[in-house]
Amino acid sequence: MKKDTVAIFWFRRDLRLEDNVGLYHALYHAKLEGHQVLPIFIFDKTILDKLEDKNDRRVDFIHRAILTLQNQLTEKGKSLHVEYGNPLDVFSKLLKKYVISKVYTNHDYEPNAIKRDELISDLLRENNIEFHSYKDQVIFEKNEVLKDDGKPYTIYTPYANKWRTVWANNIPKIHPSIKLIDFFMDSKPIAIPSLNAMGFEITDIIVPPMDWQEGLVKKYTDQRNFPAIKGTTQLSVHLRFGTISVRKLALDTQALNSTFFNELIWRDFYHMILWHFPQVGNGKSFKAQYDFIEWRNNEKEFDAWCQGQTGYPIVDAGMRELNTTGFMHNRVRMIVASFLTKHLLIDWRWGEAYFAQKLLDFDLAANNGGWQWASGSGCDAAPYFRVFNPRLQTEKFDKELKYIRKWVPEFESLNYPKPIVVHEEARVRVLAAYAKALKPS
DNA sequence: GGCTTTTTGAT
DNA sequence: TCAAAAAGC
Repeated sequence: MKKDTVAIFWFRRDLRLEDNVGLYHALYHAKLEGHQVLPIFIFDKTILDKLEDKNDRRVDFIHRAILTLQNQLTEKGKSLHVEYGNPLDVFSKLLKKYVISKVYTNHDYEPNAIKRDELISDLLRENNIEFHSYKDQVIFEKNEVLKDDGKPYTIYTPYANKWRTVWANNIPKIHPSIKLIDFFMDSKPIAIPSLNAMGFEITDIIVPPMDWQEGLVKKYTDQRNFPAIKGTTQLSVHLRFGTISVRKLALDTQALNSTFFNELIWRDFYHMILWHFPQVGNGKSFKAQYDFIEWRNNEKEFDAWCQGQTGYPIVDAGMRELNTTGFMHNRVRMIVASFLTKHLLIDWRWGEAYFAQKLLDFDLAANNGGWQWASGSGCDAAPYFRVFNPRLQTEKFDKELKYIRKWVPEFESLNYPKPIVVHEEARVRVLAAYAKALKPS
């Protein structure tokens, strides 16, 4: 039987048809070259096998996003080809089934993803197939925003200033990939493996809406710090999996609120940092000196933190929100991170790993950046002597105790644990430990 | 963004 | 004189 000639578009963290750069190029070239695009998604066994909790909300989210894509495609007589396995094996199999003209995808900046893409690229090169990858998940990447001396920025504010200059001269365009939907391969619907078939369970996720409210963005500066109110957009998970386009979001919100726009720049900043300094994603402090800190790493205290049983209501509320929903308000993320590293003197990597396991919107670059910021070890980090005071944070950001009452209803009763540490003592202890590690040697 | 000290400026 | 804002660690 004669094999079909196809170009492949490989979906990864860009699970949408609209304004998808790599997809646009795949379809556009298919149109020019007179063949069709086979869209694929791979449930990567090498990643999934490492997830211990079979109620993983991310896998469920991805599965739902894949089903949505499939519905959009089948309405047009097309279909997404979904595989469950090791990407290298999947491509070997596709090479047998099709004559592949080219493979298109979008960049993924995480160290493991870079290694994976190199393996795939090698396999394709052996078969004389071009592998094209595009910038899609960030606005400016890699070397697009550099200091005048050609080096990457490591401090946010000057980076953001330069970023805005680059933006002003390069306002991004929207790629109308969805308009080229005809150039997908014609296909009857192809079955998608069920979650159960891959060893996972359907979870209780509540997927936040993808359409943001203009009023919410306009009030973002004043409302974003109060965890009891819906003052943030909750778009992080959609940016993480690419179910919305960050370019479109930036273009649509740039005139509405500069604080919100800055958060998108922070996102580019941390992705840029991970690209230039991949060791931060590999367990290294950005500031090497911080790896001399003698952490206490008390496992019982770590467990109390994880379970939301520290006796500090704002900390416990945050951890319980995380455990219950897979989400935590960003103000509270900073508070619990400061508490773990400073009050309990537990290695920030433990907290980073716990967030990685629990957060629906988990993103390696942003999560690592946030944890290193809180612990003080990161680029443009909080100064190490800044120890968030949970009481003052509560007074400022949850004065009426609404957020605390929601997640820790028993906090005023006798059943609520006594504080795991005394704030003042913990503060003195951590300042001494940091000073010892950071003293000039 | 914390905490302490210093400066400012309104009475 | 005192409290709020700013500065510096």
